[in-house]
Amino acid sequence: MFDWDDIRLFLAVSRTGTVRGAAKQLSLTHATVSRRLHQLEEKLGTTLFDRTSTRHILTEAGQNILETAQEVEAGMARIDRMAFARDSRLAGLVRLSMLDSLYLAIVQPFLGRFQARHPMIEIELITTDYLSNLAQREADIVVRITKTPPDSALGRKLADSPLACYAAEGYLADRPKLDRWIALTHEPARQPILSARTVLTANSLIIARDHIRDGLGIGLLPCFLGDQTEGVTRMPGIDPIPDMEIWALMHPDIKNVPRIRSAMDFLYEIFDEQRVLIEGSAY
Amino acid sequence: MFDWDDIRLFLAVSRTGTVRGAAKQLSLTHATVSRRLHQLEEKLGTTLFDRTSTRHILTEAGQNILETAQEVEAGMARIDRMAFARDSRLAGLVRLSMLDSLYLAIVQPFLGRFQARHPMIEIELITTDYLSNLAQREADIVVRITKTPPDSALGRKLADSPLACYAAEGYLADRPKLDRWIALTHEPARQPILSARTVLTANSLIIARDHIRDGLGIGLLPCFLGDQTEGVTRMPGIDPIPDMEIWALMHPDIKNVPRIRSAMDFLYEIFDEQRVLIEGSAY
DNA sequence: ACATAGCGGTGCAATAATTATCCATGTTTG
DNA sequence: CAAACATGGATAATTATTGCACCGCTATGT
Repeated sequence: MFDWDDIRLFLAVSRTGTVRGAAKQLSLTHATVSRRLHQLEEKLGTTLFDRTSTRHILTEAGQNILETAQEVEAGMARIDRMAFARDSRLAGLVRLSMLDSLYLAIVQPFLGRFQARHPMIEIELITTDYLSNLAQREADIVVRITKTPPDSALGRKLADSPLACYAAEGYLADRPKLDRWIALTHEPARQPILSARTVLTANSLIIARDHIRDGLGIGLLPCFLGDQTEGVTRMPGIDPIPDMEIWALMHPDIKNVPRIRSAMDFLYEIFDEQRVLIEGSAY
Repeated sequence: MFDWDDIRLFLAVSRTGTVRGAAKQLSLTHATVSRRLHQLEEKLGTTLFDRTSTRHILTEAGQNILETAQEVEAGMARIDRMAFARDSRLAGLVRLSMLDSLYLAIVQPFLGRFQARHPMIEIELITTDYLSNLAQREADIVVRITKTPPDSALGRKLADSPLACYAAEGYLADRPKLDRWIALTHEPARQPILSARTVLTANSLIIARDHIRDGLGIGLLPCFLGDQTEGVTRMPGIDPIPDMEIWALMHPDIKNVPRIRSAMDFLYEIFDEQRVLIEGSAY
């Protein structure tokens, strides 16, 4: 029988399409991935990928086993979660995935309170741009800004996150025509100012915020960010757009793990306390 | 994430109950199994087994993941079979599991014909006493003497295998009282001679046959074996017992593999040719 | 047309895993 | 009750695996 662990490499290559990409995902070198992939193919007696010059493409045999390999992966992830769920200590690591801007604005100022309450729990902040996979336990808790929380995950709505239109404080006096627009990649074409030309599209809220603050244009920002930023004001006459919601999500399998529950409770608490600020209703 | 291959060790230990037994199954040393098991437990953050002095017993955590681990194992076996199913050569290995006595009596005399027909196909005979697992591909084809073929497997009935009562040729003249009985472990208490005392119970047909031939007692044998044995005759006045059937079985996933199909066809053929002999209807 | 960046494969040195062996302990057996 | 057996763990020698550097190749952009 083949080495079961090689199925993980097979999946990584099938997803990334390249041996080097898979190696990066798995924290290995491409040499190792290449060798073990060949070894797997030899053991199975079948070639799993067509090696084109640019990328690895699944052969028919590879497509055949792909679905089963994914089921196996889900099973392995389940084993991981079930073992994790038995950890009853109020100690250890909690991996929290959320936007860095949201973390900085809402969570970070009160983190000391959490640390005082649970000194043995360590928080790891994950701010990758892609959505961390709860099933694979890439993160324990994901705070996501979304309209449609997935019902496979378990969690609670923390707050609304309306968008408002911001400009640098001196901007309006200098450029009454409002012709320069800073857009968010996440918010395609939600542009209340009719005639403005988009001069920048950023996928980072922080970058967009900084550009707006520096007077390079106007644009939408979540209230929790814009209202907290020095040198930036809301555009008068434009009401906030009720838009996204902020959800804290975790996998059902780990909901009873004490440290996860503590971290969740803490999130509920601090978002509740800062609701007025987040939802921008003070203005 | 833990090494997926370690789940295989976990399953082997949970089945055998000992690290050494698992190591034997997996063709490893007990040191390797022990070390990797500890490594898995450390990665999962849970202890999987209670180490008693005699055997490893699953902890609650171990029981929790056992079922999922078995699903994962089934998936891996499926991947193995699906890859195997793509081998379109009329060459390679066919692993055949059957009783050695049946093989010697029926298959072996005609094996030359198969080899002449398919010179590149190699037959491996597996005569373990436990039933080879088709799903795990411990054997490709299992010939089983049974009353109830499992419907999860695919195959065909090759023949009936009635039992008849045999004695050494001089036996009846010497010992008209028929008081010594040679029994088969597989056939508990199927004893047509009323007053005989069981003097030997053998799990090997060959052993039982040899004892009967050597005049140590009388007993039941499948006709294919007894009728072929020099120096042994059926007891007069006792009709053969229609009893078991001989089935050739394979896993549905590999039914279209050419060399498996060839081997199956060969089995059908030679059992058909020797039906009279196997079913003992010539007497 | 040329340079560049990214790709997968290969040889070699370093590292990690596996084996073989010994040991202590507890259990079964005569 | 002693002795033989089997178990899991620990340690040194061997073996296998990995990472690194380099290679030739292709696609792409200047």
